[in-house]
Amino acid sequence: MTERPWLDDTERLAWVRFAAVLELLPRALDAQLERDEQLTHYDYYCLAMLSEAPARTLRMTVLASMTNATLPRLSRVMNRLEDAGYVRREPCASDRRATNVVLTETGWDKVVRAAPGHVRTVRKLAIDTLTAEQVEQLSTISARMLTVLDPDQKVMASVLRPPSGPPIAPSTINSRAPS
Amino acid sequence: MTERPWLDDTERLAWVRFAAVLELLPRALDAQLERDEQLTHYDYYCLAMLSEAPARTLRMTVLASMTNATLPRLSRVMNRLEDAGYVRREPCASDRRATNVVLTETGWDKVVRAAPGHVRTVRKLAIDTLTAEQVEQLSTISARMLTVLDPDQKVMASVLRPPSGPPIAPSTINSRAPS
DNA sequence: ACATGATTGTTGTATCTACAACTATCGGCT
DNA sequence: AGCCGATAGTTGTAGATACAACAATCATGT
Repeated sequence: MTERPWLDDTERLAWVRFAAVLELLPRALDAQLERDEQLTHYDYYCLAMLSEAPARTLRMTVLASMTNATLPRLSRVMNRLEDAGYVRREPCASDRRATNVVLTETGWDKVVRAAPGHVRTVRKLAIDTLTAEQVEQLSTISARMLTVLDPDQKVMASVLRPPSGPPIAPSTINSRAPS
Repeated sequence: MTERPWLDDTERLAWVRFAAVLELLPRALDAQLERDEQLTHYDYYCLAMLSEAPARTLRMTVLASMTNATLPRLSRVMNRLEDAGYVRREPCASDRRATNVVLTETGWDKVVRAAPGHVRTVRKLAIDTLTAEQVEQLSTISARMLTVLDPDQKVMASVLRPPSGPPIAPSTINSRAPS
């Protein structure tokens, strides 16, 4: 197995640019949400996932998978969001080890209010800088990387959800406007 | 100005995938470097930049720009790297406000030792999951996003450096193997 | 020369995350 | 029934980053 050790000029340029995006984009997303809504991007993402889930409820483990985070991290984030009144923990009847997290009405309102500004930011910093063709390319490229980063395809579970009925959430990752 | 508020299905899918990469890839890069070399990815990136700089020396402000970080962050990182013996701070003669950071011999050796494993990881998680064409696309897409994320194009300064002579560094972002 | 605003870098403080250790529950097996 | 490895979630502890406040120096204009 001959393995190319270094990056050629093309690869090097691509990586330097991409590494810069990796550094700057998450910070920019956090900055907007913390400034305007006192939420981290991760907080928002959790609330958005809950807002789209059946009964606005998800198990801790499932939510952790969907958001690509560890359980300890999610646990502390939920502590904060629970203190803020955005979510509520409920013991799971069928499995007493498990905990269900439910989005409260206050939490729903929060997501509804935060979504437009966040989507504007996502558009400004990412989507709208690209042509339609480049958006497709980014989608494909990300999917390729996820085959290694996320071998179990846990992320896709949240996308390939059956097109179930309401509630339709006004999250970033929802394509349909709340009417 | 009519502004599209939400993301359509294509955009939504692209964003969910890309957001997952944004979450997972930096963590994976950190994990490898911390496990094998007791360095964060940001530590490594700083050392790599220094290893390629003339006289292996850079001013704090310049290094902060090149690494897309704030000065406070860089300051603390340099404290750590200085304690570890990888860099040395020197007052700048021409501007007494400024501080030059110099890569020590120990630091150089560290980068040389860490580079192969890191490059392997970058290849495994990113570059080698893509076709040559997709690498080009990622490069272009990242450049587009950087027009907004980094309007002053500070990052490019580190790439468009004149093809000066040695020292050639074994950093991730260098295409030529150290011979 | 001097005053003033800008630039360079460090540090106090609060927050967030990771890793590991721990508790509680589940599920299969004998 | 009882044991035991695996799973769900929380928390102790340490480390890293952001923001703001600060000290020191520069550079410009009068």
